[in-house]
Amino acid sequence: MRPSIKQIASALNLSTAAVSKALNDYPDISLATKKIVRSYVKKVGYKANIQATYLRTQKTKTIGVILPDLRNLFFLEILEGIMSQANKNNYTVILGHSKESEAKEKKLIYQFLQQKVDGILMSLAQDTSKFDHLKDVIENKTILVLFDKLARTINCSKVFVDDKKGGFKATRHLIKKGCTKIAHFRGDLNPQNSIDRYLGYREALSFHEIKFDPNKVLISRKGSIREGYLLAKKLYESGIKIDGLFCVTDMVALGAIRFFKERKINVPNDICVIGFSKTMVGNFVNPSLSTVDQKASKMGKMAMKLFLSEEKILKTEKRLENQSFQLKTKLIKRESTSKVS
Amino acid sequence: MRPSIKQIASALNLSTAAVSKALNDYPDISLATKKIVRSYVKKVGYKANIQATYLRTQKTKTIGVILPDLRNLFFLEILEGIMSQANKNNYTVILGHSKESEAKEKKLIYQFLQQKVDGILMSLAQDTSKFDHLKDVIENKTILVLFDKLARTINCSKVFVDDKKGGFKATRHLIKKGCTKIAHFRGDLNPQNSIDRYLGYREALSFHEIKFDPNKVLISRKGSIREGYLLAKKLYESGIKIDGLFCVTDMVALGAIRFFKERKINVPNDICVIGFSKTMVGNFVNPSLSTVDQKASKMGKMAMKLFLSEEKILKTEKRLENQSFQLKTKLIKRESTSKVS
DNA sequence: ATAAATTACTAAATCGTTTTAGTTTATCTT
DNA sequence: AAGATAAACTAAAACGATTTAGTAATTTAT
Repeated sequence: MRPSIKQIASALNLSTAAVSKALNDYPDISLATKKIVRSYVKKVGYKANIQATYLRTQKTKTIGVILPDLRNLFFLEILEGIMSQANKNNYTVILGHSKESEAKEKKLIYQFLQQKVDGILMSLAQDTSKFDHLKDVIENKTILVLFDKLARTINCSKVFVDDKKGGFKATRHLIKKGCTKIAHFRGDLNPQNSIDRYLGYREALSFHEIKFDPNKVLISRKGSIREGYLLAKKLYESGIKIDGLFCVTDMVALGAIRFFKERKINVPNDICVIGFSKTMVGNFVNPSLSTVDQKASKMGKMAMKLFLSEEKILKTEKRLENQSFQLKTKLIKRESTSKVS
Repeated sequence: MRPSIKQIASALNLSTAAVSKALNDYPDISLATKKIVRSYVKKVGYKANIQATYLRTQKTKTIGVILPDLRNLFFLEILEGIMSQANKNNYTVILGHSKESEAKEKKLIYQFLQQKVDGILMSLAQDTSKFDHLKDVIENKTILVLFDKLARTINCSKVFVDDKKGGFKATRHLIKKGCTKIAHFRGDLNPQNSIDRYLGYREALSFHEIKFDPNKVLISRKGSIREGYLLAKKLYESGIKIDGLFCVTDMVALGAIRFFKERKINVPNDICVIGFSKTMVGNFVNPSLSTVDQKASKMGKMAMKLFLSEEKILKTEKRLENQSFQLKTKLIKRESTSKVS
C-alpha cells in the first residue's frame, strides 16, 4: 500500500501540515524542507489520495461524459477528442451510456453528481424532452457542457455544428452536379439538428430556384441503415422520380444505396447520394459515400476546452459563466456524387 | 446543494451514527426509526457522498477500463458489454485510452490506482512488453481483469477468445469453398492472438493435407486497411498465385479486397477473402466480408462478471482469486467467400 | 425485587487530506 | 536591549461518511 501524508511526516520528523504545504508549494515552507519532502515523496512513490483531497477542496479533477450511442462512430470520435484534452490536463473521465433514453440519462446525471464530478459533458438522448435534470446539474454548481444534440433553453456552454449550413452545402453540391429532382430523408422532428439540416436543404433549393416538393421529403426516425433502405423503397414504389438524395445521416444513405443497388439503379450516375456526419464506414463502401464532415474530434476537444475555461472562471469568480462555440462543417466529396455533370 | 448526514441527523433529532446505520440497515436501529429516516432521505433527495464513504470503507464502486484503440469497433463493443453490466451493478466506469502505447497504459494505471478504483479491466497495448505495472495493480489489492490482448504470465482473471480455433475455422471455411492456394496476412509476432490465428491457419492446412507455403504468409504490423492493400499488392507482384486469403483482421481484409478490385480480380470468384473480428463495417462493404465473430459484447460482459465474482471473494476472504474464461468464436459467412465450389 | 440481558440509541474515533490560527525561534529596528 | 517583524513551522479543525465501544432505558430471568 502507498504511504499516507502522516507516514511521510513522521518519517521526516515533520507535521502533516508541513508535508502537505511543501507538496502544494506554500510560501511559508523553506526551500530546504520542500526539497527534502519532494525527493522523499518521489522515492516512496507517494500520490495524494484523491478522495481525501476532494473532501477538503471539493475538487475531484474528474468529468463525466454521457453519450447517447456507443456504437456510433461520430460520438466515439468526440469521446476521443474529449479524452485527449482531458488527459493533457490531468482530468479523469467517467463514461456514461444513455442509450438514447431520457431515463438512463437522468440516472447517469445523478450518479455523476453523487460522484462529485467537476463537470458533465454530454449530448442529449434522442427522446429527452424535459430538462430538469440539466437544471439540477447547474444548481449543483457543476459545469455543464452540451455538444451536438443540445437544449437551446438551458443556460450552459455549448458546442455544435452549423447543421443548416451543412445541409445547404450538401444540397448545393448535388445541384452543382446537375441534380434537379432532389429528395431528402430527414431526421425526426425533435432534435434541432435534423430540423436545421432540413432547413439547409430547403434554403439551397430556393437559392437555386428549384421548386420544393414535400413529397420528396421522408422522415427517418431511428436513422438506421434499414430505415434508409425502406424509405428508398417507399419513394421508389411511389413512382416519384429523383436524381439526387440528401440523407440526414450516413447510415440512412448507406441503406438507400443498398436499395438502389438491388434495383440496378446506378449511384452516382442515376442518382447522386450524399450523407451527413463522415462516419468511418463511408470511406470503405462501394461507391464511397460523399458526406458532410461534422468535425467530431474537434467538437470533443472544444467541449473539453469550454469546460476548462469555465472551470477557471468558477475558481476565481465563484460563478458559472458559459459560452458557445459553433463549428463549421466541411463537404467531403466521394464517389457517390462523382457524376460528371 | 445536497444535505449531508449531519443535517439530516439534526433535522430528525438523531445522531449521525443512527442515520448512517438506518440507511445501511443495521440491526440495532428500530424499524420505526429506519422508516422515518428513509422517508425523510427520499424526500430531500439525499445521496451518500461517495468520496467520504470511500475514506472509511475503501470501496469506491468504481472500475477503470483501459482500451488500446477507441476507433476500433471491436473494443467499443467490449466497452458496451462492460458498461451494461457495470450499470446493472451500480458501478461507475472510468475510461482510459492507451492508444496502443505502453507508456500511456502505465500512466493510466497509476492514475486509476490513485483514484482507488475497485478493479481495472483492460486489454494490453500493442507494444506492451513489460508487466511491472500490472503487478503493481495486484500488489495494491486491486482486482485486475485482462481481456483480448493479455499477458499469460500475470496471475489475474482473463477473458479471451480461442484464436487458434478461430483461425482454424476461417481457413477450413476457405478450404471447403474449394480454395487450395490459401495465403495468410498475419499480425505482428508479438501479441499471442495473431500467433494463435496463424497456428489455426497452419493446423487447418495440415488437417486437410494442404502443403504449407511460407511465401504465402505476410506480416501486417498495424493491421490497417492501407497495410492490407499493400500486402495484397506485394503478394500479387511477387507472382504467387492464390485463390483464398485469410486476414488477421477485417481491416486488413478490406484493404486487400480494395486492391483486388482495382486489378479486376473478382472476390469471391477469383479469390475468397475472410477477415477476423466481425467489425461492423464488414456488413456494409461490397462484397460483404466473411469473418470470425469474436463475440465482443459477450467478452465485455464476461470481463465484468469475472470482476464481480472476484470482488465478492475479496470481500469475504480478503484475498484475490482469479479465473479465466475462454469464449468460442463463430464463423460468419458472407459474400466475400460465397463462391459455389 | 434485583441482577442479567436486550434494545436502541449516542459519542467519538477514524479514513487522508487541506487550511486557519497559532507558536516558536531568529532577525531586524531604533 | 526591548519590541516589532518575519520565517518556518505545528496543532487542530474540517470535509462526510462509517464503526467501535459505550450507555441509558427497558425487558427478561430467577
